[in-house]
Amino acid sequence: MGEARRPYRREPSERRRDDLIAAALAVMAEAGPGAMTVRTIAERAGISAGLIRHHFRSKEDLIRAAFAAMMDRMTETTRQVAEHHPGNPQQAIAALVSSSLRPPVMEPERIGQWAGFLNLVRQDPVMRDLHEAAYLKYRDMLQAHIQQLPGKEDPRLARHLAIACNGVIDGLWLEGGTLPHSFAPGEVERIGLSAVSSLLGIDLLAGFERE
Amino acid sequence: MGEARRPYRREPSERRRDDLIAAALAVMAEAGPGAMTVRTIAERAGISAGLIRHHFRSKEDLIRAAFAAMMDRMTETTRQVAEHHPGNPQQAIAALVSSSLRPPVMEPERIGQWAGFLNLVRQDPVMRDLHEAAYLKYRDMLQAHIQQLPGKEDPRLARHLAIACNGVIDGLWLEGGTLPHSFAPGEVERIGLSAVSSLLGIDLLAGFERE
DNA sequence: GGGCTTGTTATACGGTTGTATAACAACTGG
DNA sequence: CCAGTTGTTATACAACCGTATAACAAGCCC
Repeated sequence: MGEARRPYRREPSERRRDDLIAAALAVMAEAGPGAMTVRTIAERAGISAGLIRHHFRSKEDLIRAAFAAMMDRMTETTRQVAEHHPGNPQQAIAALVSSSLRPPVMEPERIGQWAGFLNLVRQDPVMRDLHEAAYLKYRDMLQAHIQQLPGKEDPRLARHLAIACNGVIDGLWLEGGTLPHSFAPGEVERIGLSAVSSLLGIDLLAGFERE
Repeated sequence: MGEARRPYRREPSERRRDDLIAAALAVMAEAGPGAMTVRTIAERAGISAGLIRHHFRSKEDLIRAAFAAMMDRMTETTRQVAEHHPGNPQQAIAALVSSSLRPPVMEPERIGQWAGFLNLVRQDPVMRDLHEAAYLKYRDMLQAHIQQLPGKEDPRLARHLAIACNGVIDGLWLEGGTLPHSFAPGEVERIGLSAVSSLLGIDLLAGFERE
């Protein structure tokens, strides 16, 4: 009985790295940081466990790359959403709030993924820098849109408002994603639009039903 | 060379349980969920590792008890803060916002502690129920105070406002605690008071400097 | 003060972890 | 079609995990 070795295909390193990053993010989202072992991630990526350390210097290295990819994707998505409304800061902000408080952004798996990395951020300086840079980038985009609103040109005022808006978006995202069945469908999104409207003194709910 | 066994004192079970819960919370806050091993927690509590399973049925049981203790403490603290302003909903809300956005509530260790448990909440139904109950209790307290404000008596309106206020408080707590050096001292607290003022149409910053 | 209860320490055990290494085979270039 | 490179699998290893168990001793009761 010859014990057959598993057949395989050779792939370029970049492809394997991408697959491993995707697998790591999926495992984090579905099963949390406790399941982030090299064997589980490798199985998810469809390769053997030892291969991870052929494409990444260590497990920690893979996790950092996965975290960076997640943060990149989030800010890029946000940028694209707001980009659809050039020269219209009000609609850009409304689109940004709505996309943040709807699936697939506001979902239990996303919260789990984000929370799972948050622990590691606290103890790894590299990840802390990645996290801070992504947060500030997001907030700066928000502030830039707010500054385009009439009467909100003062950067200090716009900064405060951006922090507050970012806070309410994050907080609602967290509540809605953690306790999905405590809210009616679309309720969190409506509350978010209403709250940001109050903060900025505008009306983001005007064309809401039509979207 | 007789290998001396470590001397010890016998303690009532309740005392040992409390010590172990305190040790577990400290380890979670300082080193994250990755450090939550029976050996680390026991060492932190000053006892041998095996003793944990003499006072708790399993490690999971201890973690659940620690989580419940943390949530209880948080809601109890909040309740006491607001209680100092009976019949004055505006000041009660202001005190609640301020205490949430200041040390020792808004601190990196608290965020880490909370985020560490959040992962476990997603996969343990018992912890999920504890979490949901605590969240709703907190939000109901907030809603009760809001409903006492003039013009905010409608429960549906007050509910929406409570969700939004809770969101902005949570979001700012998260931002301020995660990136403490991105904000000036007291800045997050001021922004929080200002934001909740906008949401509720009142002025919580009136007597701020005097406090 | 001498047994007795039981809280406590210490050790053992199977399983899992990240990492290191050796054997193998898929593709490349000629 | 064959040698060489190297991506890949498989296995080994020390450390650590949660749990189980045995030996011990601190404090209580009579």
